[in-house]
Amino acid sequence: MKYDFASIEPKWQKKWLEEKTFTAVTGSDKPKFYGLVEFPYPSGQGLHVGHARPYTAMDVVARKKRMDGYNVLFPIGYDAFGLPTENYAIKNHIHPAKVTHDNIQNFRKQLQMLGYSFDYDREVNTTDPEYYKWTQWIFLQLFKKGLAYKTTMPVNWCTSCKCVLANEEVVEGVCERCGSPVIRKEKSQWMLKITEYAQRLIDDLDGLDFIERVKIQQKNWIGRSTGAEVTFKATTGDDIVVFTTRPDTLFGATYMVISPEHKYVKEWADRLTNLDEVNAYVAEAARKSDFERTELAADKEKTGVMLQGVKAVNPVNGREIPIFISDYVLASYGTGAIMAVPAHDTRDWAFAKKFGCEIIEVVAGGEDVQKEAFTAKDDTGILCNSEFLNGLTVKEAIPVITKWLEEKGIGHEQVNYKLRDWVFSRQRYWGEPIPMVWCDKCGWVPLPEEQLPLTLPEVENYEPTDDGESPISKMTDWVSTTCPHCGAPARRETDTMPQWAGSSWYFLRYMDPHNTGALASKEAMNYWSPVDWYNGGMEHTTLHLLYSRFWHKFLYDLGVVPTKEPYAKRTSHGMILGEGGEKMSKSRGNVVNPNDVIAQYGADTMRMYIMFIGDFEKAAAWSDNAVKGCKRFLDRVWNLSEQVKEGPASDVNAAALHKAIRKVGEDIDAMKFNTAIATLMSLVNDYYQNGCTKGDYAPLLIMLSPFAPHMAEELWEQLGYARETGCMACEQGWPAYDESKTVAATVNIAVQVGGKLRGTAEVPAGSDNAAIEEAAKAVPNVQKFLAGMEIIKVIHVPGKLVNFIVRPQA
RNA sequence: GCCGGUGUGAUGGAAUUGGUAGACGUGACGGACUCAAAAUCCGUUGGGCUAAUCCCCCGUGUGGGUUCGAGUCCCACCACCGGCACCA
Repeated sequence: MKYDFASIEPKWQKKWLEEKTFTAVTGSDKPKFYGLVEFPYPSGQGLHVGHARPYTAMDVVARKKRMDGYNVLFPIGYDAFGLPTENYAIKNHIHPAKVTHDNIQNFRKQLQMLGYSFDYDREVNTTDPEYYKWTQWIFLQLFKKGLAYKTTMPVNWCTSCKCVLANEEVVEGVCERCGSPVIRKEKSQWMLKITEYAQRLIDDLDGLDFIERVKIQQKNWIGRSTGAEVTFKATTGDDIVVFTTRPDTLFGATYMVISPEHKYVKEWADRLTNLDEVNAYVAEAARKSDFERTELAADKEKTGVMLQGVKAVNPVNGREIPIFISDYVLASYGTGAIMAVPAHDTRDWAFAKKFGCEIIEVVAGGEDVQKEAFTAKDDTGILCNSEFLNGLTVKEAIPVITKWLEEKGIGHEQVNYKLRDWVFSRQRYWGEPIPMVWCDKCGWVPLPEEQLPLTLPEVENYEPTDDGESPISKMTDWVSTTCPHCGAPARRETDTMPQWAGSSWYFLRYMDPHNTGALASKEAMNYWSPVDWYNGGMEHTTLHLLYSRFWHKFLYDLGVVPTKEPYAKRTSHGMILGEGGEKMSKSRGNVVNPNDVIAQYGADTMRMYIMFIGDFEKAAAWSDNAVKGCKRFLDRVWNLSEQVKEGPASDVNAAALHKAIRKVGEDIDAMKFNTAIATLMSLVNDYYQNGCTKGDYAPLLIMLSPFAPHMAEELWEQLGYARETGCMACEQGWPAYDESKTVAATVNIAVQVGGKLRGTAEVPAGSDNAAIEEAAKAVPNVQKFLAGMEIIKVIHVPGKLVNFIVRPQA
């Protein structure tokens, strides 16, 4: 009979759904395993092969875990708020909820066509009011704890999306999503104090089984640096606090720079004799987009203006030094003011050269500081021109000066982070409404929890507005309300939450998705937490992954969730590229649609290929020919079933089979799917070579089942084996392997003379060294190289190799 | 500039972590079956030398080193990819 995937696959998919084969039950005697994949954004284009790689991988792992005896939770859902749906809705005049609903239907169908063993009864949808009720609830808790606040500040504004972006969403000065320029705009925004958790987000990485590059990227993004804050007096009498990582160079501070946005620029206006020039520079800096700033940063042509009429006093030596404003000092980092040490900082050096500032060497050990800054922070630098610091290394000087500053009351050690608070408002329709009310008397008042969910109003027009207000702001009926606190007329917040809100806690909802009284029950969270294994894209490392760790820590502090960290283990997959190695895109015309592959070769071939394509962590290029290779392999497995002889496992295949059982099992656990499949291919080749009994074939089917579950189940049935459910593999468990059987009767020993391979010798397994040496010396080609030589040493690698070290006979 | 990663046949990629480099799959070539093609099956396939699938020599980005033995470890360099980037 022919391998008819087109009828086999729907048959088993139907059975799995009807029988609820893969439904997870909370609570069990078995150990639990929670495997998670990043839920898709249900776009109109449908599932992409880029989804198939991580989803298939986790499905293989989940199926294997069930075979290993785990109670498995493997859920799926839809992260459905967001701009593309809104834009599609605007263009086609369809309500985004309807668009979302239709797209989800399509996605679910596609996921089921690939045979994924998700528990579809636990689906979540971030746009469902029953879901976002809890997203809003978490926001209210953040507000109540002072971690959500509204403030006016310069924000990233995407000129095309007409919407505010988080720092994490700006890539090289342009919008991460649409590629349009991002400008800075002064706006009142809801912010979340992720910075409050910066240290814990770093520290708690240590206990986690995350791949190293994820940890490193998160640490770099948080950007902790230790230094000191030092207070300089200005001639106005004001204190100017600067942040520096090099307090040891304080004696070399010959000028000061404050950011154009610094409060003193305005406060000192009366005293500045070049106010016009200063104001012009401030205006110019404000006008620059982030993109322009980034561009300029490349060649670092420094600009700035000296504040005429005010000076600062260096606290260590009492010298008066000039103060400049320059946009190379950022208002948002440190204190927005720096002491400039041109001798030992390349940026200060470049600025000093351009503006003719004095360059004083205070760390000896480099080249002439008039020609280039000497920045070494290690022990190569020795302090000079620095009074009581002279002669110390940089490392030694830092604690000495820090202590001195503390004693004098003009400074202290300070830790700073690059991480900024999370800009949490979006001026768009299709997002969770922020459940806050503005009352002229009471200020911002949270909506009472019993009024949640605060649902989106029906609007006629979803177009974003040019004035930077959400389209919801036009819905006066919805906006007008009364203050929950004093009852006076009040207005609702009209901005919505960013897409990252719903995905920051969705893995909790999967644990108990239909709960109406809590985001999930304690019982369910205690049982399933934490996520045991989360696989997802590297692009989310400093976005979703960081945000959700933050929210989870906050919920932990509230006592809502039982663990400090949401995810015990994080892995990441490489991208699938188009044929030829270029990124898949509609414009290149190299997009592979999973539906087409399924139609032509079947879902099992698709799954097999996407796992065989290459190293899971690396990018891999699609190849139609290689897909055929996988189909060929499945055909060979299928055809082999017709030649299978009755009888128990054969001796002739025993070594190969038992090695395969070990290797495939280990490889799946380590996500080395490509070599797991290669091992299965080799085993099938052996079976064709040696003949195959039912006893040989059954474990092959079981091992194949995580990759090609439809075929494995079908053949199992056709061969007349017993089963109770739609998952014979779950019932059978992963085959037991017998170490003793992995050893073949004879082994080939590589024979080297002087480290060079000169032949192989076949010896019985377990031969002792003497027997191996004897057999090795009997190999004709080896004899040739031993002739006239004296053996001075013999190196044995058990079961592998023997190496004769020789020298010419005396 | 800083941080991280990767360089292996025509090609995607293996190599039990210092022990027979190139598993497995593509592609190519030769053969079988066929009127023929597709499909399938069998064989060959790193380079050089060679009558030879004998033997020998060379070969894992480049140059050194450690070792009986290096794709794997160390030092220096080159190329490409990813992240961050005026963060004081």
